[in-house]
Amino acid sequence: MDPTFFSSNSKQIMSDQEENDNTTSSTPENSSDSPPPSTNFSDCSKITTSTSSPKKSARRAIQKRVVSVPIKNENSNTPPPSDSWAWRKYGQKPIKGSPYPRGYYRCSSSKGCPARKQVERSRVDPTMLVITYSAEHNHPWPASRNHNNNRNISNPAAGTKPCPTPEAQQPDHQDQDPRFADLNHESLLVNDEYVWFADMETTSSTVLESPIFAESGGSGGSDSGDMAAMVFPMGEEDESLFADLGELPEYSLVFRHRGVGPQAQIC
DNA sequence: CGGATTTGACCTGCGC
DNA sequence: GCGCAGGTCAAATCCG
Repeated sequence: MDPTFFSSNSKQIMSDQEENDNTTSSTPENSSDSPPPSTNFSDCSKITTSTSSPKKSARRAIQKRVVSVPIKNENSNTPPPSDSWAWRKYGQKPIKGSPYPRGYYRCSSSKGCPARKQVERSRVDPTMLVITYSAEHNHPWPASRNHNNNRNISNPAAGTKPCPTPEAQQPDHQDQDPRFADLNHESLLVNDEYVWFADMETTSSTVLESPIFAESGGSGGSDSGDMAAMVFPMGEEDESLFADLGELPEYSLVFRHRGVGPQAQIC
């Protein structure tokens, strides 16, 4: 992957706890020699960087992205919504304070793929599934996927796919409120880089939630409004856009450039 | 039979 | 230093 892909700004957050505390400045060893991951995830995506499993000695910076998707089936045993990558479950743990366990998934789309995701039900809204994607942001990702082809993604089950990475392009907006660092609408442009979230599951109705926006209360400009749960109904136009996405899983996310159309949000 | 899932054990970080 | 909680490992099991 383009090594510069990680070079734009992104938050360095060392732990889940710190995700909610930007004042904490625990920086991984690579903060200086390794550029922070970038993103072109949509506005409300929560990006964090934390160290990965402490299990194996060296602390590695991990970029995280949290997404909320509605659960179609209330059945607690319903597997997480599929996306364009293959994931293999490697663990499940009950989480304190949450009645729902958290599932741990590892990318199995390609050999050596380091991407991981955690899936758990939202404690606040049990109808929502909170998916946390993570990957080492200094991982030498395979060649980028051409996003233009993302609309014609091959079946994840058919052949090897590049690893999903939570990073994506993101213009430098380092002066903005860290909370809104990801709220750059330009970042909605999906380029030819790794934009795995562009293929990540959203909802069949293209409804996404934005906790960050709920916080920021419309700091994003045109998307202002009271959004305790930011929801973007999809228009027919957009629905038709997906008409040819037969190969895509039931969930598809579309990044739209500001002004081009309603913006899908991932959180 | 190979790959995926389940599940208990283990390891590490963090707070007290 | 200790205990807790989260994250991962790996053997057992399941499934196609």
